[in-house]
Amino acid sequence: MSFDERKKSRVTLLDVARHANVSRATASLVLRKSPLVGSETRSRVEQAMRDLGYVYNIGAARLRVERSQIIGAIVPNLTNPFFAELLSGIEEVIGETGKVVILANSGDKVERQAMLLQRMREHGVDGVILCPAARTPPALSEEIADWGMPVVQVLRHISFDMDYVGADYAAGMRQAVDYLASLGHEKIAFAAHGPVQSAYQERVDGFRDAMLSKALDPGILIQFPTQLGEIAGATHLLFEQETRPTAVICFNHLVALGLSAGLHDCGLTIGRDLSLIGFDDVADEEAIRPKLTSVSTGPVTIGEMSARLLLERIANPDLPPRRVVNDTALHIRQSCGRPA
Amino acid sequence: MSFDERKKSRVTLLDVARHANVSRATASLVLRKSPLVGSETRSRVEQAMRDLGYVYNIGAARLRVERSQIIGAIVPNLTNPFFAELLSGIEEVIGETGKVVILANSGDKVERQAMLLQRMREHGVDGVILCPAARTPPALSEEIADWGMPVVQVLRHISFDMDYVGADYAAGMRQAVDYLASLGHEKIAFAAHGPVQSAYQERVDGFRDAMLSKALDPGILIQFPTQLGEIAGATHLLFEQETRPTAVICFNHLVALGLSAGLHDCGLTIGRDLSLIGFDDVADEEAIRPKLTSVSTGPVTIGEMSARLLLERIANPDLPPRRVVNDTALHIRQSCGRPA
DNA sequence: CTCCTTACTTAGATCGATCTAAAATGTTTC
DNA sequence: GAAACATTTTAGATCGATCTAAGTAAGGAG
Repeated sequence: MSFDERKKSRVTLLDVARHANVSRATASLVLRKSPLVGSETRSRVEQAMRDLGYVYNIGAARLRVERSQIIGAIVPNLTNPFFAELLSGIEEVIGETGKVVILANSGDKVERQAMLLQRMREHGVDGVILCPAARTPPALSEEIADWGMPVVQVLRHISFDMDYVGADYAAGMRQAVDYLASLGHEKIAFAAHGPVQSAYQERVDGFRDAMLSKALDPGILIQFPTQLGEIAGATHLLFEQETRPTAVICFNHLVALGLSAGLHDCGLTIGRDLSLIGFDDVADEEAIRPKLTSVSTGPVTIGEMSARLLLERIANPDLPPRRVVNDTALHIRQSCGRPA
Repeated sequence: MSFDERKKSRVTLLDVARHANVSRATASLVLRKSPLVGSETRSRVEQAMRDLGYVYNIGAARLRVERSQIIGAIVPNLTNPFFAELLSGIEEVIGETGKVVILANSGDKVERQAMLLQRMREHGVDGVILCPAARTPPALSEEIADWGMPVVQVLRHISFDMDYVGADYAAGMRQAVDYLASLGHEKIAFAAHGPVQSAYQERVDGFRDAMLSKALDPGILIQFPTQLGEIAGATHLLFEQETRPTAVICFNHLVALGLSAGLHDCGLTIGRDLSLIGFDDVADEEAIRPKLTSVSTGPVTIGEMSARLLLERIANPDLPPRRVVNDTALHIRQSCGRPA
């Protein structure tokens, strides 16, 4: 029994079966907790597994069964804490089901994203949670449909033929604009940044619509640099507009962090000289002073919801495509006041 | 040829071979870019792959070859941007080699970490980059050695029988203490946080040694709450010590962010009323004002180095264990001044 | 014309699990 | 005691690649 075993190669189910004096098939049934095996046999096999230090080989199993227990997640930028929180939600929910998450960073590059999707197909992932890179052609959704690969779009969308989970950015903008308007602001700027994609567009459109519905001019739209480190230095852009804004709504938490620092550098007091509203409400915004009034989109929750949606999609591929939009909430803190 | 194919099942290498009028073996050689196949045959097979939309099945291949092309990464806390940057470095290097990263969050729990390691073994990962959870028993390293699984410890270590990549925390502490001492500070506090683990210990010890070598009292060691949101509110702890510090060195960027906010809330001016030094120099520290003087440990670089070390270890399992320690650098900005 | 290279090509075993269909065993019924 | 039935167990095919060892064809040397 213990002669030629444990040479150095992996312990296989056949080894376990032999050690327990049953067939490979029976050992396999024990593994899968089938009610078919007798309790005496079951415990004998389980003991054998423990004795030999057996490790289940998912890869081998997957060859027969059409389930790899692997989920892919593709995000445009890993170092952005917003996506880190998103991933944390995804990993949490996927991990609970015993599956595993393959992580990949597209760097917001369409070709790189294509390569990553290909790589994930080769690994036989059961599905992918994708935050599509900017400028992803909508045709990608048809390609993915052809592949028969379950995919949930998260935060951004390229087509509503695929599931989508995001936040109600337009509603968030309305909350921000309404609040500033209620304080008496009329000259409100939108501080944008990053490449154009659906979430960008929805925020910009949401801002414009909200402004128009208050009969305000939505014309002050300023593009800030992509890198956090450069945003503060570009703060002066705010004061080079035709009409000087009394309040600023930020595209996301990076812009909020950057402008908060930049305004301080200009010797301005946030909330008195200029009102500032953040977006996304990521944890590290908590460290800004004065405390930042901010629209929260709940990245962790969105991650969790996208994971759940993907699991449902995998279980039931014929469901019609769904669209889940998380509510936003305005957290009023200290960065806004009446216009000077 | 195109009769019974594409039923709905996956296109296999055998399909490709038939379509190109060669054997499965030849098709496999083409796949692996073997120089053995004639160029005419090669292009015929490649054309067939394109025609049929063939997707390589790594899972099947791995059954024969002992390589899954999957690397595991286990970190204690995904939402901490420090670990997000680390992961970004890991993913970058691993991704370049065509491999893929499985991500997992131990939540700093030893049992959860054990479960994740087990899951990764079942997935047949080629190796794991592990930031060990606090209180991980050193015996884990023997267990891992028994498994024959290549593992690199990152940031924290439980045993030097396994490879380790980290930063020279003690040197970083020395840089911080020396700098503050050169400004005339004598009452320097260390603001700690989080559970005790090797990196914690090295920082605390480094602080103590650096203080002693300057003939200063290293006794002011304060433990702050784990959650970023609660640190600011605990700032008062700084002023409840027997001797009131004139400068504070932070355990990591979270403490720095929290105290920076908390000191502001107390009406104190950083750099004038109290000097503050951060640790880790994560990107979001850039948004703090006054700009934070900080010791950088370079998480992205550490991630990259750990990935490279793991790849080398996989290629050559018999190498003696190595220890790679990244240099730290003190970035002098605006958060320190002479003691009041 | 045979033998030896060189350059390709391939049949069939193999990796470690699952699944199907059938066999073995034990129990009850008539 | 045979038939019918329920309960366990199993042999052998299978998933999709790789690998070994052997085969074929063409060209060159003798």
